[in-house]
Amino acid sequence: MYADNNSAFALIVEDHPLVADSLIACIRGCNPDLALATAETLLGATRILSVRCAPLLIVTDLTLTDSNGIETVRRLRKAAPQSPLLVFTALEDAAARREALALGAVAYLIKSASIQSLRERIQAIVGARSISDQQGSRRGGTLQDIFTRKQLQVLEELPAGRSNREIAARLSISEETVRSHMKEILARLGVRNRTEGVALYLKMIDQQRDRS
Amino acid sequence: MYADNNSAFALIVEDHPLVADSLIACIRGCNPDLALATAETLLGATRILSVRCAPLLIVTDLTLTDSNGIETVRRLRKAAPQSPLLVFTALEDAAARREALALGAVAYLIKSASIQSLRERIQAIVGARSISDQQGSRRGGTLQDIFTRKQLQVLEELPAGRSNREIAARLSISEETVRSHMKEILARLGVRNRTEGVALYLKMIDQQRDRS
DNA sequence: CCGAAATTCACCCCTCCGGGGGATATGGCT
DNA sequence: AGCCATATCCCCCGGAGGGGTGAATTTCGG
Repeated sequence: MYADNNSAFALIVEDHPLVADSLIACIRGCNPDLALATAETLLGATRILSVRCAPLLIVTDLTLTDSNGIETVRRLRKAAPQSPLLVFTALEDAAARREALALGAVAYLIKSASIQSLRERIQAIVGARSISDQQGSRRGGTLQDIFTRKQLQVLEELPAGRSNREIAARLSISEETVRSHMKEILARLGVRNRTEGVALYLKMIDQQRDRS
Repeated sequence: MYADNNSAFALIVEDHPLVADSLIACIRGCNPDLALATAETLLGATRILSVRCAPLLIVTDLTLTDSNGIETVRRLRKAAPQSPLLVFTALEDAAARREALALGAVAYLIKSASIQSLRERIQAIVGARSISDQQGSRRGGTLQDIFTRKQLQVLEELPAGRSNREIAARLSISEETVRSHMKEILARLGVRNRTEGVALYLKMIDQQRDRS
């Protein structure tokens, strides 16, 4: 079978690009085969969680543009109760640490701490849970819930391999507009490019069909 | 879907319905038992060619919505090297004729020419090759038949949205090599880019799974 | 053993994609 | 009246993708 977009992956929630990159490198180092999804906002993270199955691991910052502190933990835990949540933040806060762990976070690490300790924590989680033990949590918003009308129209053009320009022509809108929609689509799917996007899209169509 | 992916048939690639009908009538007149497939676009044609066995005959226009001139010939020849290709176009163009024949087309006929000459050409091909002598050209079906081992390995990486560079790293080969494989894969699938490629690939996996 | 296919890699060229900024207008919800 | 999502469009830019071509090596069937 091919690498399954809706199976094993880790989620990084971090609005600082540099830190996010470090986390990506760190996780890749522990498990090169693991797919990664990133979100800069809590909103983006919950969108991803609403579409894909529960990640093997979530690493999150506490301070985001749209959420702050323990609230971030609470909402991520609610969106993905089964996923190990690792808090990775800049400031040490005894109260926040206590509450995060109370909410079920597996660890509360400070950014200034050693990379080694971070790597160990990640390894403990990603190494332990193999790709095989995936089930549960077909948490599924339907396509219609996740995307707007125009986004769905754009999505339908993807399997035909159409370029942004061709899609623009068929929908009678500007190519730039298609690009805008495409950015949002890729973000909501939590994927990096349209190839991964169309694969996930087709899979979601299948699941939606099977359920009905 | 088609009743039989592996029976003898002729392929008509023509976006003008009237002309297509004439061609259908013409081929039926030469060989009533021959199945016919039609495509309005090069894309449609290559899709058919990727799924079914090599046609006994391909008749194509040069100007299509998604391909034009000698490029049409090049891509059809690439998609079905074993099939006699008959170019049937509106405009006489010495250069195009020369190039088409150089690429292996069996004939270059003008639409304004006599129906008789067209009929003769088709008869010469369809009449000569009986339905029984089908071999060579086993592009009928399974992924394992169509692609080589390495190509299949590369294909498996596609749904994860991996870049050529990432695929190269995972397969321990050069990025340039992945590009080579990818070119051949796209050609054999008869698609224009990896987005369309992965969509068709996933569909073929589904069909193959359903059959078993 | 010979030839064809497969596998590997390289170079050029150009388009497209994707991420980063924006801006503007509309319409719904509070 | 504010606010936010949606939809539309614009610019810049680096990198990835894809076509063309060529060539060396290995593998394998006839």
